[in-house]
Amino acid sequence: MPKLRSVKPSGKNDESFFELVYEVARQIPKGKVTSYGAIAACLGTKSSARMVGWAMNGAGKVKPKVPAHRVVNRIGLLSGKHHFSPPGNMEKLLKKEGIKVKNDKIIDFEKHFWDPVKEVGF
DNA sequence: ACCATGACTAGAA
DNA sequence: CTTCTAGCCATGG
Repeated sequence: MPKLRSVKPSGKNDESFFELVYEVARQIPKGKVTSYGAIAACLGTKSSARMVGWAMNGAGKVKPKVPAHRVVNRIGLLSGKHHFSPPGNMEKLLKKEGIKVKNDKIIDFEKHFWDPVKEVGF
C-alpha cells in the first residue's frame, strides 16, 4: 500500500506530474467542473486519466489546496467523494458553488464543464 | 527491472 | 440495460 506520506515522488523534485495536475485543477473557475481525462489531455498525457485521479489523492495535502471537488469523471459522477474527509463534503461544496448535484451526480454536467485544454492549453 | 495499485475511459460481450 | 476486458501511465515497494 502506498505510504501517502508526501505527495512528491522523492521530495527532491518540486515539480512532478502531480504538480501539473494540481496546477491545472487550480485553474478551474468557481462553479465549473472538469473531467480527469480533460486534465490529462491538457497535460499531454491524454490517456492517463488514472494518473490525474490518483494525483488528486493528495489534493487536500498540497498547498495551496486543490479544488478536487470540481474534478469528476467523464459523466459528471462524483467518483471521488469517498476520498473526502467527510464523504458528502464534495457534493456540499459543489452545491455551494451553484452546481446542482443529485445522487452523487452533477446535473447539467456539460453545462458546467470547463475544458482546461481550451482555457489553459498546455 | 518487475509487479501491484489507482478518484479513468472506451469498447465489447 | 449491466458487466467485463483491456489499455492507459506514473509512483512505490
